[in-house]
Amino acid sequence: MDIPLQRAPKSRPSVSTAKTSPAPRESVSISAVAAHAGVSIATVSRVVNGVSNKASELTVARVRAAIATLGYRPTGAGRALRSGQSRLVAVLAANMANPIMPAIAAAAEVALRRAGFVMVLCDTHERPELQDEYLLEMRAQYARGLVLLGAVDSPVLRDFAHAGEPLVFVNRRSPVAGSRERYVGIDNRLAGAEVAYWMVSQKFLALALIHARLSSSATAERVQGFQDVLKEHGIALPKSRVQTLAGAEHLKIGYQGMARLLTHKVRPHAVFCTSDLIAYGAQRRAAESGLQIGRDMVLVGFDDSPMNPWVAPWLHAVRVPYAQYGAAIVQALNGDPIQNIILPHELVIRSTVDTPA
Amino acid sequence: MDIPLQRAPKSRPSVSTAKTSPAPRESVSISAVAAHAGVSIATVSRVVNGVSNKASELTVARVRAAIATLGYRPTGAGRALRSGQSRLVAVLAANMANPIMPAIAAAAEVALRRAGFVMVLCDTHERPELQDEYLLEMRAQYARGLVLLGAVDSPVLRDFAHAGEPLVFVNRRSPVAGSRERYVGIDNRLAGAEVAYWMVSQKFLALALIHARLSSSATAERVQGFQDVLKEHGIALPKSRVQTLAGAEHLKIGYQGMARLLTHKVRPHAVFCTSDLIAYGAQRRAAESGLQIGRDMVLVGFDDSPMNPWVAPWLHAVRVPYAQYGAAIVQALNGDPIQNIILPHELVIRSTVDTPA
DNA sequence: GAAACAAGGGAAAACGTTTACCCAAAACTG
DNA sequence: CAGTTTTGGGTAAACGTTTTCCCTTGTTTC
Repeated sequence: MDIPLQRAPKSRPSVSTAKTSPAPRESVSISAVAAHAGVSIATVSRVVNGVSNKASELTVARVRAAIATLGYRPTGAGRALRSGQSRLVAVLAANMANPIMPAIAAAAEVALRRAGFVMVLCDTHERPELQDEYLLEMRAQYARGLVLLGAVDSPVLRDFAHAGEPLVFVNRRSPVAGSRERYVGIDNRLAGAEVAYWMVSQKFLALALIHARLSSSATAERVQGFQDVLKEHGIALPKSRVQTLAGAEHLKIGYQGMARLLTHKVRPHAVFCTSDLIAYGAQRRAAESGLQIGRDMVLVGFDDSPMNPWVAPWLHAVRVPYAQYGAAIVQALNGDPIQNIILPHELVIRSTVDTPA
Repeated sequence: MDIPLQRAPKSRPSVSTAKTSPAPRESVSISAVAAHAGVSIATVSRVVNGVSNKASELTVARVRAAIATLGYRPTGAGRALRSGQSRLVAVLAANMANPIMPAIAAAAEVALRRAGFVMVLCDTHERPELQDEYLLEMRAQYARGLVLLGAVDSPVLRDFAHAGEPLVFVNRRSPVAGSRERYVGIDNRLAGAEVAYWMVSQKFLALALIHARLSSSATAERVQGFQDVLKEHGIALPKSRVQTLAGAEHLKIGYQGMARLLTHKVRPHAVFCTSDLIAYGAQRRAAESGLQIGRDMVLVGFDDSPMNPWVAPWLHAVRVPYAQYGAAIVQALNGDPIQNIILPHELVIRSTVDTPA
């Protein structure tokens, strides 16, 4: 077989080529390693996978040497096909335009990689059909886990939930009624309540709320907690001081919401925004009316993006520990199928004279 | 073979089980479809892949019906193994903390999906070892393309470049000397020059520059273009007005850079920052000294994040068309191995009456 | 009406793994 | 020392595709 093939089909990593070129390149398979080490492919596989009771020290050493020499790395496809599972973990983000999504994705990526997984990131744009498409595609890729960063209700999601696929819901609970799943997030209700408590304790004259779509459980719970506490304290929150905007992006919700709030006689003195982005938008509109946040009005956001101290030092916010989400997601994936991981949040009140690092 | 296996290995989607359970679930393979349609798996494969000259209308219809009924979708692993190529395209981002990375990633994801690919997102944290690890892993996954969003020099990258792996460099050119590769980006040199031209035309009294690491070709070219034009106009740019900070994140580079600029007698009136983040940091420091951007000083950033009008309306910036990057990346992947795609940028000057908060 | 050809479709190999099963030799047991 | 267990490791099947041959049936051509 020393006759050169007239047209090598794809790559010929056969051992015979090893002596011709010093750096073989051209993906090297397990059989090449086996030949190089003088053992069977089964042995190589066992060494690679650390099956300890089936190989002598010497053999292991020889195989390892061969692996290092040839630069072997097991092919994902072969493994996946055989074992019905890959190292891929799909992360389906609802909306990458919101900076918290990449923040969570980045944290997840690090943690997943540390746990030996590879993250696949998809953007569902909050659209059920796209979410379904991705769910199916990822199962076809033998994904080891499906992480939903803000799930929307969809047919395939229901199927998967009932079929016991390895779903992890992050930030937003499963929209599928009745099915309790893995969940990673904070106690949104409590956080909303804490914002209300703080506002009450500060004795602001008029309170207001600008929130995103209530179909997201996270938003709904924040709003609920906030309103419950106000009711509890006998503080009225009239409809005119609760603003939202269906189907818009958060920045616009905030901008429009503040615009409407400012049309009324009594200007609110403290506004709870259910996301930082909403707060940014609200601030913009307030500034356009000559109002200064921190002096004329207080804004409380949600998420507390790491960039807040730099671009929005005037913004108080509930800090969500997104950096910890990564580890939690891995834990949820590996752990019990029904498992809630509730991480601690923190209400960050910035002194208005406060300056960043 | 009607005897039930004592322990079904993983899943038995054999046709015989179809009559027992109405909804088979348990991933359905090509052979199930073939059985259901009464054809061979070869025919199913041909229908799925649109090999038109090998199937009659009738057969195609029957197969399609079977596919729809069973909810079949070809498994990635099988395909990859057989064809040596997967639908995966890896995107290796240097640093997800910079919001432009997720912005590009999001655009890439949409375009890749439209082209039939699946994006895998990795974060190299600007570390060569991590980049190498990902490169190797992704090749082991038969990735169809490797998109480097800010590459760093590394041994495996050199290997891949010389071996002709399908690399696409985005924003930052290949750090491997001598090897011309696929590149997607803007004309950074020209953009830097345009900033200089504008500043000259505005007759600002003193100019300054705060830049990131010059090891990034993007930054180096921006700086080069800027300085060349100033030199051309006989305008001095002393060392004290060129600031940087090795190994720091952009926000801090900006903050520190501005701090140093303000220690000198002559306060600069226009500062070019090679990224928006740097500008944010610079603004922060300026604000701490009571300076107001737009009134006391002009800042020009780079990237022009979509959030700028909301959180940094005081910032002029070179707008990079990140939304167009997705399509360009796909084009680069499918196109010629040596191909530069230079997209148009735009210097966005915001009217200064748009006062900041 | 035979020969050539086109169209439709099946059988089987191959891709790179993992693992159940088998087997030889060496190490223990009584 | 015969029998049993342990140790080390090889053989081959299976995973789900795609694709190369091959074969069967019409259909055309002289």
